[in-house]
Amino acid sequence: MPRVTSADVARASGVSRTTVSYVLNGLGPSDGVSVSRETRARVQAVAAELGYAPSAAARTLRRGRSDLVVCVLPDWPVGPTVETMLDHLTDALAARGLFVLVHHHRDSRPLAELWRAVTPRAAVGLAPFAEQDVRAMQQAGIQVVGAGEESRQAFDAGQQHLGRLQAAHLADAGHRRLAYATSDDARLAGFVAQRLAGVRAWCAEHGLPAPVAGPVAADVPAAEAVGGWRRAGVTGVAAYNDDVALAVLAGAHARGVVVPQELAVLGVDDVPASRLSTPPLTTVAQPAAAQSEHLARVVLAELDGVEAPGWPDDPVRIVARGTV
Amino acid sequence: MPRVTSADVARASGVSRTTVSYVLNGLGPSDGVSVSRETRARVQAVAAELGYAPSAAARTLRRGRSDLVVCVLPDWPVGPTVETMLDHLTDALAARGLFVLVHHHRDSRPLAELWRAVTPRAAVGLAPFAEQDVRAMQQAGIQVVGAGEESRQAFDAGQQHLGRLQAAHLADAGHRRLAYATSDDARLAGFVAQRLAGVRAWCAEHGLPAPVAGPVAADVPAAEAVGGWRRAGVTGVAAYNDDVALAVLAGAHARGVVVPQELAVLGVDDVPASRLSTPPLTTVAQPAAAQSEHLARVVLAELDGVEAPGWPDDPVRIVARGTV
DNA sequence: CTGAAAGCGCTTACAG
DNA sequence: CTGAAAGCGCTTACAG
Repeated sequence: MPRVTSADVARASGVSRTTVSYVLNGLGPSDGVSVSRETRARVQAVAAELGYAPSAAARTLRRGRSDLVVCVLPDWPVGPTVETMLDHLTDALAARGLFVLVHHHRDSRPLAELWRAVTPRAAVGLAPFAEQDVRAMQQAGIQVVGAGEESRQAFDAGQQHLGRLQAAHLADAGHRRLAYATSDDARLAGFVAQRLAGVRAWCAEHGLPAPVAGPVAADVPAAEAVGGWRRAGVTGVAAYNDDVALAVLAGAHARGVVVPQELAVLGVDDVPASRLSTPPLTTVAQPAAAQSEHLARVVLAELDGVEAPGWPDDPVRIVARGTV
Repeated sequence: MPRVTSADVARASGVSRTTVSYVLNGLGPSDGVSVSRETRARVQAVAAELGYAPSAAARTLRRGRSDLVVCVLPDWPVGPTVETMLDHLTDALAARGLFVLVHHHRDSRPLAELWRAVTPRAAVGLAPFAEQDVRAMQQAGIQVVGAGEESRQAFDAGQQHLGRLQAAHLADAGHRRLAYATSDDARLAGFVAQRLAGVRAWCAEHGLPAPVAGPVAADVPAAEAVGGWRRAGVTGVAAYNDDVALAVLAGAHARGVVVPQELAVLGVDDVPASRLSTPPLTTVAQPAAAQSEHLARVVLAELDGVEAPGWPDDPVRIVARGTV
């Protein structure tokens, strides 16, 4: 079954390929094009009947640019916040005629080969790209979003802010000796480092002793870690995320440590399960809607060659429940 | 900055575009092509120096097919199992020179427009495609995977099997009056219906009374639902997934109902948090590795026009912990 | 061992 | 209002 082309549609409807192109792309008088109502209708009917689908490759080649935006995800467990951001970005860019496609990048294959298979208008990196990849993409005429030193710094600052907020909230509740419960997933190391740096910085700036940091597995009650912290005089634990916080909570229960009287615990993410624990988990909510709108604005601004908007003030907030 | 083309590389290295193409695509004697070692090296060096990136659009247009596989996800919360499957699929197809790109489909935009932006070799649907979309894709020469009545049935059977397994395990533990706790997320309705049908079928076939079904929110202890079930004489609850099961567990705690003596609870997924509850949650593990390998085999078989392998026997299993 | 040329399917100035 | 033609950048028979 040979492919149906615009020439087939032209032939079957008795017009030129020019006219077919005009009609199917909806060009009208405002574009200096006028095609009669009947012709328009006939071409559309014939195209539908033949099941004509234009060749994306030919259109892209001719236009010199595609309507694709590739979003490159790093090899870490993305979680619900990022999924929401992607959904939102998909909608926001669809309004501009752009399609979002997500690539789950695996180190098994160099990113460079992606451009051999697809010519996107832009590439959005949810984690920073390697410098040489950025150069290669730009060489290929691909707009790279989220790669500059500036984006990097904004990203790091956002992560650190999370840590600062946690430290401040624990200190407000009277805790001076803090622990930071990190994830034991190596792929998250970059995030962990920034958030922990935020906790450290806040403690240093406000005269608290440096926090004790240690990894906690999300699928085992963290009884050992809790024991260690208690012996070190820790009374408040900031966890990398809610999953880790819930493991700390389970560890405290296992040891008979009373939360929050003997140990305060603070998560990040506000996952559904954070409301189910006893006591329910106090956590930091990342407002996915606000963040994804911002991401969409940044991407559109870069595509338009306009200066990107600054990060909105203080988009995260504490959800106080029972553990701090 | 104009785009660097293969003609530029040819000129700068003193050969024809033919040779550039041969070298850059790694054609050798086995393809009836022989280019001297030096020429090869020179072309490669020049290409690298100029930052040459071939045009995916031109290559696709010329070849008549691309190296892209688009994976269309429905608009539901995919969860960790699907993410693992995608990662695995990405690796498996990469070994064949294929790139996997994921599209988070939103109803805001017809799927048909996707083919205007990208020409994939194949489209893989994680949820069934609409019939007209399937026809349109096939018209456009796109191989559609996971759309046939056969795939559909295999998919449904897999979901029903989950429900049957849950019912059988609860019955083995002596429970006769069962409840099914569904998710309150409307987007999951299709899955819920199949799994519940599995529970119902098993009960009917084994002489148990029909299960009581009701929605449970994942972010609130399901105290109400637990109360209702107790009054109805229910002693065993099969939950749609672990998130729902944990909400049921929290509801039981809130009411002072002892698990598993007074109420047994059984989840699906084996998420990390399922080991943290008291008692730890008994659940059904979906071996993501096995399932994703199977998905990859199905996709490759369809691309090769070979008959797809059958679903492996019984890939799911009960992880017995403390709640049944 | 290498090169000139055709052609993939589209869009879009340009000429009628 | 409509059509003939050029050209996007590649790959690949084909001729030397």
